[in-house]
Amino acid sequence: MIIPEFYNTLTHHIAPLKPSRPGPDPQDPLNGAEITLYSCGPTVYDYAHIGNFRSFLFADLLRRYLEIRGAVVRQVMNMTDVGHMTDDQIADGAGRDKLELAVEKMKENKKTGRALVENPNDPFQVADFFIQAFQQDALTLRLQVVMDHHAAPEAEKENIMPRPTRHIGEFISLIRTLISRGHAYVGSDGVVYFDVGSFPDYGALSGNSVDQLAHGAGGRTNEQAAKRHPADFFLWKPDQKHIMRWPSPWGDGYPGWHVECSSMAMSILGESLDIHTGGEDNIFPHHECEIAQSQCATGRPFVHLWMHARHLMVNGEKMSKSKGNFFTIRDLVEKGYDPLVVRYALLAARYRETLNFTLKGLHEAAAAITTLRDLAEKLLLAVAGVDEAAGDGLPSTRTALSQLAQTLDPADLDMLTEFDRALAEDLNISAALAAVFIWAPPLLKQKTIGFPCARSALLALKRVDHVLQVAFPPVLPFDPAKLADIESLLAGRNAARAARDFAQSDAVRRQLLALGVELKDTPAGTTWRRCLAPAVPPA
RNA sequence: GGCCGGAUGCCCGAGUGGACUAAGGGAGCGGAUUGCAAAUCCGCGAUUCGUGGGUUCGAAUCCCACUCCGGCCUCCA
Repeated sequence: MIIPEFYNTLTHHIAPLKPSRPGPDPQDPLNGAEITLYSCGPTVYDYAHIGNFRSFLFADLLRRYLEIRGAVVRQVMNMTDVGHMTDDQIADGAGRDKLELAVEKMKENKKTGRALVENPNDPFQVADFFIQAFQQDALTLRLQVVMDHHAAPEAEKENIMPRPTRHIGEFISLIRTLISRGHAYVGSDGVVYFDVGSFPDYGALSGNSVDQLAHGAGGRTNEQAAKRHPADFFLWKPDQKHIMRWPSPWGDGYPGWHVECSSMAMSILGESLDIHTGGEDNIFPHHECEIAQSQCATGRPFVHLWMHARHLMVNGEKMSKSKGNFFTIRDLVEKGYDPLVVRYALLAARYRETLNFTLKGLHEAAAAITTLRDLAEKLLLAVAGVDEAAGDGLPSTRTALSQLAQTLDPADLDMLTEFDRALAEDLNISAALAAVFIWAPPLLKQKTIGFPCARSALLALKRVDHVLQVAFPPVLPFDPAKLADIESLLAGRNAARAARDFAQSDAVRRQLLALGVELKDTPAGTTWRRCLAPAVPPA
């Protein structure tokens, strides 16, 4: 078996993944391994945008790939409900809090009659609102960790998607430990700072050195009397007036924004994690500081493999609200794109390349997904004709490929082998998809497909789709409210066709297309299905 | 200023020394089929990989220089 290799931001090298709890087979340690994975999640003072979701989907791709290789992945994704500073010119947490700004916005909304929460003065309600919105979006994109959280019993939820505001006590004890071990101190301003000088490896992840950080031309550190070193960052800031504050040995205040991930990751997953993911902007300072805090507190390596997704651009430019190229998932759904089209578009480019997101790209994604859905539909039909239970009786999609070799037709096994191999090369999704799109057309072209073949191909496609999550179910549900309109338009079109009034027939087709319905005329009659993308492609 | 990535056909995007006559997707074009339709099927498309040098029997792939683009350097996925 090929052992997957991934690029480690910390070492700057691609290296084989070595699970800390491998499976029983030394040749295939991933099969049966337990892997701990911590993914930096969203801050919840606004709707998450497609850039956020690219990074979360990259983690989802990684996780789902490890799963089809037979690993059990324990993934945690935090929901940052403590605000962070917006004007953080210096590393001490000055400036206005993002949640505070969100609260302001909510109040504005209330004035204009668009109240989103009951009490817009309550930062907890505001955070709750955006957490709900994030989870709704994430579920439509089929992020496994959020699906797990959704399905989990109440007592387990906090171990899947923890919220910092519910772990303040743990943060305080972590900070205490750091102070007692000489890695943190209370400055003359009463703020608790981490002492970067006490951790020689500070800067290893980002390629900085403590010295450079102090003198970097673009660096935003500056000398402050209260701190020992300009790069020292705060762990606890006492602030009697802050919008969110908790009691602590250093006075009422709030925790530093790096503490939450260190603390929650270690308390839920253990002191040493297999993998930690995030967006590239997290490398410095966030993950650098996490390493410092965690390793100074435990004396053990914090994370074996650091993986970071590159940012995405929109229409060749950095995404920003002022440029009007800022998209949320709900924006795109509003335009008529299926969320799974968005999933595919954000997933289909390699995570270490900058992705240029365009609406044209969404249409390309829709076309690609349609091929897979057509195949899924055909295979399910072929199997259902022989044995109703066959679709459910397949081996799990999480079965290592070596255990499926006997079950599969050679062409299907070849495709899956190539799919696995490509993803094993630092998640080369493009090459993996190429294998799928070489494999699928011959199956689609076969006029009929026998049961054993269909069953094997179905198993193969389901395994691929365990990772991709775009092909099943092949027919998407449709807004029932529109159903009557569609039926009557369809009847009218059939009448026009019977009368050979093709101009009228085509006019109705265009009407249906505008409603998000595409038609297929077959000898057996006309069938229709929901479109995955709006009818008119962008210019 | 420091550090890090990138430039492949009309677009997106694999390929990191010989099986590259450069994967795959999208758009386009020609044909079959059809209702001079949609869907589907068949076929076509980079003598070339940002520019200029070099190494090599051999370079998209290695080295040097240059041009351009992007990211980070304490808000950020």
